[in-house]
Amino acid sequence: MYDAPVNLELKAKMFRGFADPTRLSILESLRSGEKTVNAISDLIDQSQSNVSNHLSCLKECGLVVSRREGKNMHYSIASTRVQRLLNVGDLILDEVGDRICRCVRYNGQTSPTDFK
Amino acid sequence: MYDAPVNLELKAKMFRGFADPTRLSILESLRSGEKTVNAISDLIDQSQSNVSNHLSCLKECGLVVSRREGKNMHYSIASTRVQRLLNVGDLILDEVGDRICRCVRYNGQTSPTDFK
DNA sequence: CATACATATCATCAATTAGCCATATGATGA
DNA sequence: TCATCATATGGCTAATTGATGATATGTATG
Repeated sequence: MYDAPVNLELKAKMFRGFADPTRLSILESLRSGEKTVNAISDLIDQSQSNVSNHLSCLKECGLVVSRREGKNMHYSIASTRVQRLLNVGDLILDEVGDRICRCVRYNGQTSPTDFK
Repeated sequence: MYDAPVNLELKAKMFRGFADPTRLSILESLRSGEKTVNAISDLIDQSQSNVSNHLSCLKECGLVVSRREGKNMHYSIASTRVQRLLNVGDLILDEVGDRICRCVRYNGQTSPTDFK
């Protein structure tokens, strides 16, 4: 059950949608329902152009979908499978969160005192 | 249910374990059971030091565990939740693999002809 | 048509990341 | 103790990635 290298690259690429704090913030913010670019921008405290850029990336990857309503573009999580991935991510974080916060790779050490 | 920023950084960090082709290859190779560094190195066609480096990272994050037996260190997937994440990843890839392969971010475009 | 608002795009740059290679360390057996 | 094998570590470098800010594009309204 060891996959061909090409599929591994695709799968790794898919996971990159979740592996950046900004893109993950966007996905997490959509768990509670569809939102516009400006709403997400305000919620996660990132610039409108940054949010738009990441949403474009997530849409290209099929992780989110969009629906235009007048000037506003409403984004939402593309499927229940993506929701499930986020859920399982929470379960793993419950198990290993205390270890990950000590890891100094990827944007340095994350403060353990704020871990739930 | 929008998480605090610190937890988002932790969760994103956790997903980085899956988001690099080499680390994902290592995790995928362990789905079928525990393996040594050299066995993984041969299987995924990466240098021993590279594999060792990535295994160290995955172990620090709690995604894999190790068991020494003489000279050999045997690595395995840390929990069934990690297995589940890989499974859900497969399901999402089934849905969106054709879109991800067209995405030119992250190591350029991945050939669509090899997509299952 | 002009203006306002929402969103998308692009060039640039700084920071981050992954792999290589050499080497160090640990375990085993003669 | 030494040779061999397995694994871990560190310095260095090239490639990659994410954010910014300016600007372009799309929609709505007067």
